[in-house]
Amino acid sequence: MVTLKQLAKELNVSISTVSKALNNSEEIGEETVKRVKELAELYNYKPNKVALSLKQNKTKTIGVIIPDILNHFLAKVLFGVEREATKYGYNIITCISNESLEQEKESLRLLANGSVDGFILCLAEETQVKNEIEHFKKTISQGLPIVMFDRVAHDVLCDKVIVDDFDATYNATKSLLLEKRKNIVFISTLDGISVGKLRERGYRKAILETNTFEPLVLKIKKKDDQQKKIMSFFKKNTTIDGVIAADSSSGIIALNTGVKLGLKVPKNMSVIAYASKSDSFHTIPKLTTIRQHAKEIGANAAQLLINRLQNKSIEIDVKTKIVKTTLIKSKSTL
Amino acid sequence: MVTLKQLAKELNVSISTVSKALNNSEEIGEETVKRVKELAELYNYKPNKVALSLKQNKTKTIGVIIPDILNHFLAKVLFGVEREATKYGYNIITCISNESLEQEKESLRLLANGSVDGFILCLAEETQVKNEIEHFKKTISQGLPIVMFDRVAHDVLCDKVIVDDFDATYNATKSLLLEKRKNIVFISTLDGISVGKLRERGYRKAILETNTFEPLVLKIKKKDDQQKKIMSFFKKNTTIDGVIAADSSSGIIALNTGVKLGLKVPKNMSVIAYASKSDSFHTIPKLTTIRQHAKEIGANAAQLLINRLQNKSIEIDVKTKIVKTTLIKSKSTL
DNA sequence: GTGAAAGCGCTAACAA
DNA sequence: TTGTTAGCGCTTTCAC
Repeated sequence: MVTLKQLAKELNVSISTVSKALNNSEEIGEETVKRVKELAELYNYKPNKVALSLKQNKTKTIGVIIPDILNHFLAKVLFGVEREATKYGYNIITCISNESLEQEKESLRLLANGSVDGFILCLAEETQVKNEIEHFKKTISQGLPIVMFDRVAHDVLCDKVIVDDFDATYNATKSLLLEKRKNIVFISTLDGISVGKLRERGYRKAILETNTFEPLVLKIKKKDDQQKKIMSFFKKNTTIDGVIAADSSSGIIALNTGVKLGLKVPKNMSVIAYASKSDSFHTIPKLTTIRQHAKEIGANAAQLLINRLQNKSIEIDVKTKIVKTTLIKSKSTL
Repeated sequence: MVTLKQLAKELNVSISTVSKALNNSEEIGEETVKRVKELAELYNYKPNKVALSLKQNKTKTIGVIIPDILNHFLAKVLFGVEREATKYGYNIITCISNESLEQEKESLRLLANGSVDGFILCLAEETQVKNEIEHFKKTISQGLPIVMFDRVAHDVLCDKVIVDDFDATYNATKSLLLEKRKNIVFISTLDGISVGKLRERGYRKAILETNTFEPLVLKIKKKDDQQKKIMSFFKKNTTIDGVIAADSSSGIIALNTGVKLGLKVPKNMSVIAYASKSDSFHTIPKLTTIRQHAKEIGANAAQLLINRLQNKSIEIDVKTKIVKTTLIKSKSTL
C-alpha cells in the first residue's frame, strides 16, 4: 500500500501538504492539489484505515455476536445489520458464540481491545439459563455500547430490539380458536431461551381463556429426532386439530407429518409457525407463518448503535424497540 | 480503555518499562514486573489492537465476502471459516455482495485499505456471468492474498477450495440409474453460476451414457413460484421416476409435490438433492442428500489463507483443495 | 501556500 | 535494570 510519505517524497513536498491536498484543504495551491491527486490516483492511494482508527480513536467497526449462524432468523438479522451498517460506513466483525456463555464472554473480551466501537448481540442460551450479565455490564462500563436483540437481558441497561413474542403467539392461537379448533398443541425446540418461554406463555394464555381444553405442549430437545418425536406424539394424540410451532422446523415437520397420517390440511388440522417466507414453501399446502421481520430487527439494532456512537451528547436513556411480527395467512389455515 | 501511558504515570516508571514488564521481558526486575502486572490487572488493561496493527502492519483480520448469507451452504462455510480463524487468533469481517459484481468490487476496495490481511470469498453470480476478474487480480497484486471457494475464477492465480460437483452429480445420477429409473429429471435454481453448470453436466453425462432416454432439465428462476413450477412440470411429465436437485429447496419441493400427486417415494420416485442434514428432515420420507461439508470447506479456506499469511517464505505455487461430497442415502431412494 | 511537529498506543533498538 | 527515542500512517495546529 502506498503511503502519504511515499507520495510526498516523489512529489518533493511535505507529508502534510499531501494530506491536505487530498482532503481538499483550502490552504493548498490549485496546481499542487492537481499534482498530488494525479499521483495518488496513479498509485491507487487509500488512507490507511488502521492509522485513521488510531488517530481518531474509533474504528467504524461493529462487533456482532450471535449464538448460531445456521439459524435462519439470526442469519437474516445479521444480514440486516450488515446492510444498515454498510450504509453508514461501518464494518461488521462477526463472532459466533455457539450458545455458549464462555465463548460469548471470550468474544466480548477479545473485541473490547479497541477492535470495535460497540456491540450488537443476541444472548447465548447458556447465558440466559445461567442468567449471567456481568460481562455485559463490564463492557458497557468500559465505554463500549451494546445493543441486544431478540434474546435480551432485561437487567442490563442498554438499547434493545425485541419481538412481540407473547402477543404474536397469543393472537395466532386465538386465530386457531376462531376456526373452532378444539385441541391445539404448542410445539417448540426453544425451551431454554426467553423467546421460547414468551411464546409458550402467549399460547397458554389464549388456551386458558377459552376454558374448554387444557394447554398441550410438546417440547423437543436438540438431540431428539424431531420427526420421530412429532410422529409418535401425533399417533398418541389423534384429536389434534391445530398446531402452533415456535420454530420453523417444528412447523414444517408437523404439517408434513399430519399429511402423512392422512389428515387434510387445513380441513382437519391448521398449522401456524414462526418461520420465514422460504420456509413456507417447504410444505404443501404452504405454511401460514408468523414473520419476525429479521432484517428490520437487524437494521434497527444497527441504527440504535450507530446513533449512540455518533451522538456526542451523552444520552443516558436507553431505548427498547419492538418490531411487531406479522401473521401471514397461507394455505395451512382456514 | 487504559493505556500504557496511564499505567506508567501511576507507577512512576517509563512506558517502555511497563510494556516490557507486561511482555515478560527478562530485562525488567521481578519487583517491578509484579507491581506493573498488578496494576494492569486492576485496571483491566488490554493492549490496543489498532496500535498493534499499525505497528506490526498486520491486522489479524480476514475479510470474508459471500454472495448471500441466507443461503444455508454459504452460512455454514462462514461458520467454518469463523471457527478456524478464531483458533488462530484471527477475526472475521463479513461483507455480503448480494450476488452483485458492483458490491463485490466495493467490498474488496473498502477492505483493501489496511482493514484486513487477506480475503476469503465466493464469487457473486453476476461476477461469474460477466466473467470479470480484474478486481481480484488487482487486490492480489496489492499484496492481499485471496482464497476462493465453491464458485471460483479459474483464471485468477490464488488458492481455491472447491467441491467435486461434476463427479458427485454424475455419481448420484448413476445411482438412480442403478435403481432402474427410466426418466430422471434434473431440477436447478442455480443456472447462472459455475457449480450449477457443473452439476448439470454431471447429470447429463450420466444420462447420455445410458443411451436410453434424453436428459430432462427443469430450470427455475429466482422470481418463479417454485412450487407451481414443479407441480405443473410433474403434471406434464407423468413418467418422472427420479429427481436430481441441484439445491435443497428444489429437492424438498419436488419430493413433497410427488407425494402430493400420489406418488410413493421411493417406490415410484427417487429424489436426491444437494442439501444439508437439517433439510433432509423437511420431507417424509427423509431426503437422500449430497452433503458438501460446508464447514470443512470454510475451515480449509481459512487454513490456506492463514498459512499464506504466516509463511514468510514467498510461496508462489497456489493450491486447489477439493473437498469431496458424500452421498448420504436416506429414505427417498431405494 | 507550504512545512514542521506533535500525538494517537504500542514495540524495540539503543542509551544510560 | 530502566529510560529515551524513533517510527508505524495519519491529521491538525502552528510557524514560516
